[in-house]
Amino acid sequence: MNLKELARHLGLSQSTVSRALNGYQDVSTDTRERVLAAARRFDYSPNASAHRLATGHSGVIGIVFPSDKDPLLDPLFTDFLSGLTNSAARRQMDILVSASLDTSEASYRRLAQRGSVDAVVLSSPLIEDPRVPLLERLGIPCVVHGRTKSSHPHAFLDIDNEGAFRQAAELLIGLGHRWIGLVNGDARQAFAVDRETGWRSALLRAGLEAPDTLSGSDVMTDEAGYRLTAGMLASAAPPSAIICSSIFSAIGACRAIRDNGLTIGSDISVIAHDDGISSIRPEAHSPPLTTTFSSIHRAGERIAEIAADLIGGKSPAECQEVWPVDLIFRDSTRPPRSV
Amino acid sequence: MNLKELARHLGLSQSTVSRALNGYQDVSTDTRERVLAAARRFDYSPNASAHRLATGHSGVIGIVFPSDKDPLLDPLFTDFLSGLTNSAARRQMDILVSASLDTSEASYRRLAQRGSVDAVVLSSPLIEDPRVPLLERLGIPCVVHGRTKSSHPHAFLDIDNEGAFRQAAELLIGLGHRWIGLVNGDARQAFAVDRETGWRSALLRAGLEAPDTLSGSDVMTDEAGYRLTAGMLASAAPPSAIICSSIFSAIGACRAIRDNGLTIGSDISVIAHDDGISSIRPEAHSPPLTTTFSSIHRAGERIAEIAADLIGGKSPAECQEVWPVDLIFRDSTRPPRSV
DNA sequence: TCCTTCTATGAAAGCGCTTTTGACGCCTTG
DNA sequence: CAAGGCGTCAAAAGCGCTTTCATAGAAGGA
Repeated sequence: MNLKELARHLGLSQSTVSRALNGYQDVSTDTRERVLAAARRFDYSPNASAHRLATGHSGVIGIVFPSDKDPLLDPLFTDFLSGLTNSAARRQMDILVSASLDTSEASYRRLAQRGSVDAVVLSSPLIEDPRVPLLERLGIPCVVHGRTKSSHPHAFLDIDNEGAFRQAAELLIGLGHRWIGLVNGDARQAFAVDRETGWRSALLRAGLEAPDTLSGSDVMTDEAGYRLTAGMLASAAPPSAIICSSIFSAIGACRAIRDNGLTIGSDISVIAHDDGISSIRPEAHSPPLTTTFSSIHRAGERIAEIAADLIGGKSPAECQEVWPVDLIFRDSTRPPRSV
Repeated sequence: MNLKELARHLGLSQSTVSRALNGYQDVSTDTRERVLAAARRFDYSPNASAHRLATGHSGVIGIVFPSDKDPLLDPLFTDFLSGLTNSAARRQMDILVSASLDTSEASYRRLAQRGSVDAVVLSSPLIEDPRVPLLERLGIPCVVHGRTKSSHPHAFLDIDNEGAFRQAAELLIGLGHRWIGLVNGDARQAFAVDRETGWRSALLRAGLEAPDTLSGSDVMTDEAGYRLTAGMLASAAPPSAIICSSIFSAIGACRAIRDNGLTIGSDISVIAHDDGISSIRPEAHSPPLTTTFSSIHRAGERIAEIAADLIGGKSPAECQEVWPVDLIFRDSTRPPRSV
């Protein structure tokens, strides 16, 4: 059953049926209802390919990643993706998850040329990310999860990383901590810079030192968290508190702390950033972890909306959001032993 | 840059250019090379929508799931999906992950009507799954991950669940166990039936009893694994060994065992089915778990290939595979205490 | 030399939809 | 009563590709 047949059945022209289905005004209420009833009866919905070709819109939001690291294996990413797809589905849009077999530039070029996506979302932006200007040249709207440090305006949804980590550090300082470590994510990524800035500014503002030995950067995995924390604990002046950039690093950090014969909370305080992924809950940890919290799932949902706005013609400069982050106090933060 | 412009640039007709690009034989080697060179130079690739409309193929494999449970949050599913997308990408196909907002029947109807997918993969099949005949009526090729018990032939890739669980039980029997519990998945699912059959047949063949009290079914989560195991341990005749249908149930089962003051291996043997997901490794467990192993990631990869075969016209009856399952002996299985 | 058979190419007809354009009847208005 | 406006629909021109069919010229056989 296609439009032509449906029109013939109704004794109407294709154009009238099409406009009736698409909610145009210049069709009488009477015929509109007849059309809608027939469409329902015959279980008609328009052919996706034809619709796309005619409108020039693919109805697809793309997300590209290097093929060497599959993000579907990363719970953070899948939680984000889950929000993205659900929200996109509500707007009749699909998500195209594409592994770039060659360079990511070539992948974007191909997507653009083929017209397979209306917009793309860009994850894990670098400080200066070449993908943003590339996509602009290619004419594909793009929304960044996070944000670059570039002056070039682009659509983004970011959380207040700097504020969150400043608050976390301030909480620890308020409890009496003077020597606070940071187990951060990959230093090339924009968010990691912001978090370090927040941490450092709280310490300096309180007249404390923020030496590089107290700040480590690496991927946000259990192993890296363990390694960085173990390194700090083994140093001449181990920290009395540690702030971790992810729940995974925090798990590693906690392991390192325990392996050093120390107790989390009473010996060493721990704060972790929690993206709210469903598989790991910081309140179920023992002891329950104090966290800076922002749901990455909800970010995914919102980013699909922003992408839709962008496709609808909204300018990137109007599509910039920074979400506040909650600081949730639990049992892993206490005053330092010495106080 | 589209086909028309490219053809104009070359002083050729669209049809010739199209045929050159698509590798038809009736175009001279000379022009073919000119065309390919120009396409490369102008970074041309055909518009996806137009191509789809013209060929009638969408180049998309669909996978539908109920919107109430988001499978993207399930590591088993994402690992499968990861294999599926990678393998599909190699064949220039995309995966459409679609949440069915209403009934799954309506979703499939819509996909069919819109022509948005060339084939679908069907996960978690029930014993008699209505989706299989539905898709057949709709004319959408479909490949099942697992298989139904229906006599109706359909394309599938399954693992030898029955054999795997029989072997697992036989291993335990060989070690001297006489009272072996089964912590199974949802009893409505086809694979759970096969696993129970395997477990039961090994016991009966060895002249042992296989009462219902030793076999529990539920979702394959940590919590359910804990509950079922705790129930068995609290019974008048607790098992000396337990076989779990997933690594998640096994984690719960181990917790229950420890909470009962028992030691895994020496007090109670444990075997788990391991789908090889990247986030949880049974060999890193303490003690390392004996497993029946089959990579769900590789199943995903293979299923994309089968879907491609189906689209290419292969008959469903020719597309049926049952993979053997490895039994990997580790430290969680030992002879029972009493022996 | 003429007729047939290939070979390489072009013209054109779709694929199923959207959207522009224009026609027709009816109602208003001066 | 003629001119214009409005509401309702049909016709037709794309969107960018594939594919069938036709055609020109080259090659081959008699």
